Amino acid sequence: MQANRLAEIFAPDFDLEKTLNSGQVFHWEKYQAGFAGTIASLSILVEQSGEILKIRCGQRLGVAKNLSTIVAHYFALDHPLAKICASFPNDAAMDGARAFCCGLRLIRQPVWECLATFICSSMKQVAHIRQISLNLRCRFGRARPLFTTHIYDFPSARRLAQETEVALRQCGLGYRAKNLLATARLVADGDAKLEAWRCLPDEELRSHLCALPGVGPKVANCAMLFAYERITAFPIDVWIERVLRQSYFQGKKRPTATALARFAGEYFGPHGGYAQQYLFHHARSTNRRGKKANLGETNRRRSLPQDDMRAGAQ
DNA sequence: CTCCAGGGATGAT
DNA sequence: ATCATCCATGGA
Repeated sequence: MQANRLAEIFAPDFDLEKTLNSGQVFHWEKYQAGFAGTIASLSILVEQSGEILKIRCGQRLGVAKNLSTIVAHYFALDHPLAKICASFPNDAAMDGARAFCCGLRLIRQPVWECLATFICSSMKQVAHIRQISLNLRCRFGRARPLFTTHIYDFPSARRLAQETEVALRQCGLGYRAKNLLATARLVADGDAKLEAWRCLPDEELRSHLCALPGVGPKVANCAMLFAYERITAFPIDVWIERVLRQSYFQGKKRPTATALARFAGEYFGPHGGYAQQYLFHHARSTNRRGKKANLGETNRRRSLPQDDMRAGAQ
């Protein structure tokens, strides 16, 4: 059945490259004219030409599943982007970010995959988060066929829970390995019911997330924004903190973390998380040292590797 | 080489 | 409640 392995989706007001390279998701890689990655455990090739997304899936889908529906949901093509952008405040920083990030959407990521990746993100550059994600997938994920090659899905909590801290450290996790393993075991044992938490109100969800090892306010907000569809969640990392201080606290003495969080929650409106992502991507793309605002993450990998993992001792 | 990265946990004020 | 320090690792 080739029929449900191919799809073309009408996707106006959408920029695939900006969406995938804005630091909300870390595993999509440039491949031919598009990007290769997984949606949950489905291997996907997606290419944008104008307002059309061309989708190829490397696997057979169950009869009940529809490729177009899955992809459209993942990329949040139903979000009313024009209204969302219009709801942002009008100021110099926001206007610049809004103009720069046209078509950038906040996608709907699988909860565990998103949470686990952001546990690995603390004090790491985006390029290295990508590498950690790739290492975890190649070592512990399941291989998914994709034409002449294959890619790996993100390992389940149960799968990671049976590993050792040393094994996780070999993926480049450093001190984060202990936290990832501990949280994986809580999820695998049913002590942290990530899916059941979907129905909780924001504050309750946040406090449950923050109780997990390696999860603080920032990582919790990322999971809420990128996986739980809590569009007001406003992660504050070093980049966003700089933007807030320079653009909204000029001349004042250094605002505390709680002052920044309170301001962000009040000022940016009902889609504050979107505003945050636009500010983040704009700042990171224009402010990066070395190259000028070039093509985001330039993938210098030419194939989809699975064997750049040396099994070095300790 | 140095500096810094989508922070969190812990212990001292 | 706020602040200081430590935590591994690798890109730039």
